[in-house]
Amino acid sequence: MLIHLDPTNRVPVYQQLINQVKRHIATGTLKPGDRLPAVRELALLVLVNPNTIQKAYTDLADAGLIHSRKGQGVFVSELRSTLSKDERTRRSVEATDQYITDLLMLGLGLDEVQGLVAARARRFEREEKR
Amino acid sequence: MLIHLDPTNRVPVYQQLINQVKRHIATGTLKPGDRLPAVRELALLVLVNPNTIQKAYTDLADAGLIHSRKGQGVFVSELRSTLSKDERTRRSVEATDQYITDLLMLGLGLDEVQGLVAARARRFEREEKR
Amino acid sequence: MLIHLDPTNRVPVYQQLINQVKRHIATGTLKPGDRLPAVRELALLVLVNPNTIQKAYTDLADAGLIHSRKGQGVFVSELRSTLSKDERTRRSVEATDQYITDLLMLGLGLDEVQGLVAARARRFEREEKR
Amino acid sequence: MLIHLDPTNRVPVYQQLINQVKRHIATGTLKPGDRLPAVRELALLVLVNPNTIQKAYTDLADAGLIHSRKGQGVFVSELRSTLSKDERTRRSVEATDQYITDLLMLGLGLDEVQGLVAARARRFEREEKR
DNA sequence: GTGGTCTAGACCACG
DNA sequence: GTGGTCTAGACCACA
Repeated sequence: MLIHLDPTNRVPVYQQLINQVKRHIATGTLKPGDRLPAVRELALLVLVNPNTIQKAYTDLADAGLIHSRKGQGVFVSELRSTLSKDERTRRSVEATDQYITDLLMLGLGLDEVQGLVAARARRFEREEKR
Repeated sequence: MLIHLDPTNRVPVYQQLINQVKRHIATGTLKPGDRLPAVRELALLVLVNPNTIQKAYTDLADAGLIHSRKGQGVFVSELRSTLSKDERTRRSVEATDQYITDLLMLGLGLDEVQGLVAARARRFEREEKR
Repeated sequence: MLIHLDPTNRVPVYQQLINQVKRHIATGTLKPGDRLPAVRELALLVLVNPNTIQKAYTDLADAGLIHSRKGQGVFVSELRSTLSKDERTRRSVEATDQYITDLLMLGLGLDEVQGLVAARARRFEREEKR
Repeated sequence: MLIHLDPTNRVPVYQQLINQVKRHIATGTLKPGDRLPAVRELALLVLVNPNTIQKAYTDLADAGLIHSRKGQGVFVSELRSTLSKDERTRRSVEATDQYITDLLMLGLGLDEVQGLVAARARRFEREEKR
């Protein structure tokens, strides 16, 4: 499992870790039941304070994506959406609008945005098949 | 020039202001030489702490998008690209991957994601034409 | 707003705080829009480390019960259930079974449990009316 | 004697075991003088680390509910109330208030809470009669 | 002055 | 050896 953290990045280290774990789960690189690296182990590996890892793991656990067993480690949970249908569409639309806005700000056009999504989606597809 | 700031939103008020000014410049609502509202004036208008407006204006000036002339006000500068092409690409790809991941975690499929982007993009298109 | 924390209690301090804030919201002692004490202020008041308060506030924010605005403070959010109907009933039933089991373990009978719930519910009702 | 341990559950395995032994004693499935399974035997049976079983047995012995005779095994002791009446009441009330708060936060009304308790209590009643 | 992030390091709970 | 809680204290982002 590949994790890369950049402490100079504006986005908080613990958030970077959360994002990457989510992505690994979303693409299937991490499957339910898989064990994640121990807090201290990963802290040494990526050279950040164990508390920072702990924070990310706790947040992921709160989100129901992973669960921890004291003395045993941290594991990927069975994913089960707990959100109502309305809430899911609400969040999807909000995320999409925010995403499009961000890319327009970067100077892309609407066509380019859709092209980019299509291109990256194909890459996700390939990752899933591995 | 329309400015709408939402203090409830998780993105910082000063950042919202920066984004909107950038967007106005990008879409041509604001052209080089145009005068922006004075700090205090805008603060009263949108009911925000003048420090917040000042912060946004300073950042925009640092980015070379606007400049102030003592005693005269704040003006839109001649355009020059603020980010390198590589950097723009890097950020676009990162944002896209994160966006796709988030929607996969919400339970959508890759097809649905692309459909949603297309649908919302059409809505953005209509807004631009107004 | 009354907060009482007991560091000798087995349940973590930050969890005690979460529970009490939840109760205040549930009973209406805290209403949407109300401001909570500042992190440092409350830390001094109840004599715990500010980080402990921060942790509780963060968790409550993640649960959507409160939201924070940097530089302004922490506020009670509009409550909006984000859970699906199925998930809500599932959790209700699970909580109820766990609760009944706990009280049976304490030596109460099923009649006594129902009587106790009725009695405390009446007290909640009175708190709400204030 | 039926023991079911769920390592996934957030409540510690040794605590689950304690709870179930207590419950068996409370409901009369286990009577004073009855012999409990040996540590190693039970560990194999429920697929749990023997240390965990040992920890539960030690705690139960400390609480005066069981005692071990060297070379003979572990036995249920004569019953004596382990908590003072006041302490039991205090804990019952606290658990009840927390329970009600949790269900209010889930969006249920006080009436619904009482109805739910009644419904689940009836189910507990049926289980006891078996 | 407000909340947010991170580090260093201690101690506890659990298996 | 595993994760969980808490403290002390620094520094940053924001209004």
